[in-house]
Amino acid sequence: MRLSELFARTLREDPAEAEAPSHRLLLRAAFMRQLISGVYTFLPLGLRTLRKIERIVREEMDAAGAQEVRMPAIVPSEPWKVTGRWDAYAAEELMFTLRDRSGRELGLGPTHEEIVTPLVAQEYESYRDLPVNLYQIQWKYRDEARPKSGLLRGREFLMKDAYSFDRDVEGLRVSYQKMIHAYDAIFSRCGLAFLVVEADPGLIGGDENHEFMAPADVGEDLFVRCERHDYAANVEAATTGIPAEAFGEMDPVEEVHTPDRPSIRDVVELLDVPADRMLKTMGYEVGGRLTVVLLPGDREVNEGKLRRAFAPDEVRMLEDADFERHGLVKGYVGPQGLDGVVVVADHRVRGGLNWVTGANKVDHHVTGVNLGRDFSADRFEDIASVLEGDPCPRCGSSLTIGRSIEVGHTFQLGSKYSEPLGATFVDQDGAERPFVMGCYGIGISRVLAAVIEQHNDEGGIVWPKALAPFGVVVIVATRDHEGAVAEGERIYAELRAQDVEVALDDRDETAGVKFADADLVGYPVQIVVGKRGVEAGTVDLKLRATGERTLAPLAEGTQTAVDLLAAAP
RNA sequence: CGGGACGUAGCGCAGCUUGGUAGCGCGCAGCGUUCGGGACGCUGAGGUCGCGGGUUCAAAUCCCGCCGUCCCGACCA
Repeated sequence: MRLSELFARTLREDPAEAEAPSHRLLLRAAFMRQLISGVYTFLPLGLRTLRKIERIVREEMDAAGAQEVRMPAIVPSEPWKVTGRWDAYAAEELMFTLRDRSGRELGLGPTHEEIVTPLVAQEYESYRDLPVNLYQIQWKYRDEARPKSGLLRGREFLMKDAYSFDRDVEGLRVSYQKMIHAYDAIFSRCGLAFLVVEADPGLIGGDENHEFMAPADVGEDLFVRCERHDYAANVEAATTGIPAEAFGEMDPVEEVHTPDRPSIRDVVELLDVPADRMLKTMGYEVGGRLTVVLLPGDREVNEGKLRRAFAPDEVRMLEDADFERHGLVKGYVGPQGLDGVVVVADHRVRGGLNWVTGANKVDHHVTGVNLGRDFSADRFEDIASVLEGDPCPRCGSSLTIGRSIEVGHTFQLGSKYSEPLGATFVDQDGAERPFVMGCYGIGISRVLAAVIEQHNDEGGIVWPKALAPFGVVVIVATRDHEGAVAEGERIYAELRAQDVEVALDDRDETAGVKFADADLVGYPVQIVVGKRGVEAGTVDLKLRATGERTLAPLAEGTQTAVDLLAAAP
C-alpha cells in the first residue's frame, strides 16, 4: 500500500475525548473514528488489524472443529420472551429494540442463544448428530449504560460467539475443553498476555464458567491470583481460605457513646480500632424475611455471592423506611439480642474476637462482642469481598489483586436455554432430552484495544507482527533525491513480490513526520531509504519493539527486512 | 440512572469572571527555501461560538430548557 493513497490522516495531538491509551492511539494512528458514543468507523488500518484477529479466531475455531455460520443481527422478541431474557435485556434497556412496519417487536442481538438453539433443534433430531459447535463473527449491539474507553466498552462491537451442543454433561466437558484450548491458542497468537479466571456467571447463567483476562491498567475487572498461580478468579466469584475459629479471652461487653458516627469509618476514627475488628451488619429482606448479614468491617458484601447463597430467594437491601418498620436503628445495628431476625454470618466472623458493633441504640456502639456468648448466627456463608493478602483457597499462599480486560468468556450452560426453548434430541434410549449446551465469546474489537493497552510506548502502538496492519514500512526519507525514491520503490516492489505486507511511505512529507507516523502506527519493521544511505550504498532498518537499528547494504535491504520481520515478536 | 466536566475553524485550545470588532497553535491552499526524527518565510482560505428560548440598545459571554461528548459511580454478554 502506498501511504500517499491510504485513507489515513494521523493526528498530531491527543483527541480531547480519549483517555485510555488504546482509545487515544486508535484515534491518533487513524485506525478508527467515532460516529456516536460507543460506535466507531473502522478505517483501512483498523480494519486490516481487525481482520487479522478474525482470521486467527477462524483458524483456531475451525481447527477445534467448530463450524462458522452467520446469524442475523436483527432478532425477533418471541424466543427471548420464552427464555425470560426479553425482560432482562430489553426492559432494562440493554438491548436496542425496534418494530417492523406491522408493529412486531424486534431487537438487535446482543448475544444469540435464543437464535442458535432453535436453529440446531430444527436441523438435528438425534444423538447421532451430536456434538456440534457453531460459531459466528458478527457485530453485536448492546445499549450500554456507559460506553467508555473507545473499543473497550462499545455499544456496537465485533464478537465471536460459539455455541456447543452435546447429548450429556460429559460431552459438554469435552466440547468445553476444546474451546479453552482454542482460546489459549487465539490469545497467544494475538500476542496478548492473559490468564484464565473462574468467573461469575452473570445474566447468561449456567454453571462453571471462565473468563480470559488481559491484565491492563485500564481494565474494569478485578481478579485475584495466588502466588503459586494455582488459583485465579474474578473478584466477583473469588473465594478464599477460611480463617480458623478464634479462641482467646473475651472482653466484657461495654457500651460506648458514639454520637453521629453511624459509619464504620467514623467509628474506626473515633475509637481508634482497626476496621477488621468492626462487625459490619447489613440488613436485607430475603424471600420476605428480615435478614442481617454479618461480616468484618474492612470488607464489603459480595452481591453475587450473597444472591447465590440465598438462591432462589429474592434478596433486597433494606431501605431507610424498612429499618424503621423493623425497629432497627440504621447505622447502629448489632447482632446481639435481635429477635425474629435471620442472622447470616460470613465465615470470617468466626475468626475474630471482641468485635465492635452497633448497640441497636442511636449514637451508641458496643465493644467486646463475641460470637456464642453475645450473638449467634443461623448460617455461615462465604459472602464477603476478597482483600489483597487473603489466603488462597487451594494452597493458602497469599492472593494479589490485579486489573484486567475481559477478552473472552466461556460458559457451561447445560440445558438453561434448550429446556425452555424445547430444543431436544432423541437419545439412544429413545428418550427426548434437551441439548446440553456451552457458549463461548470473544470480544474481537475489544481484543484489538486490549493488545494496544499491553503494547504501546511514548511513540505509539507497538504491534505484535501477527496483528500489525502491515509488517514493514518503507520510509523514503527524502523528497528530492531521485536515487532514494527509486530505491524505495525497488525495495517496496521486492517485498511485495515476496508476499510481505508492506507499506511505502511515499507521501510528500518530511522525514520527521514519516518517522513519527511509523512509530505511531506501529509497523514492526521500518526500512529507511535516504539520500545519505543511498549514496553510501546502505539502508537503515529499525525494529519497532526494541528500537534496535540495523545497517544493511542496499542490495540486502529487502532480505534484512524479511529476516527482521521473521524474528520480530 | 446519580455525581462532575466540557461543547468556539478539520484537530488541540484561549476568550466568558467584568456583555460591545471572534483569536492562537497545528493542519489546509499558493509561492519560495529546505530535505534522515513532527522544517522555515511570505500570502491566503476557513467559524450558524452545539441547538432553542429569555434578559438587554447589544449575548460566544448572563439566565432557562434541550442535545451531544467525556470522566467517576451504579449497572454490565
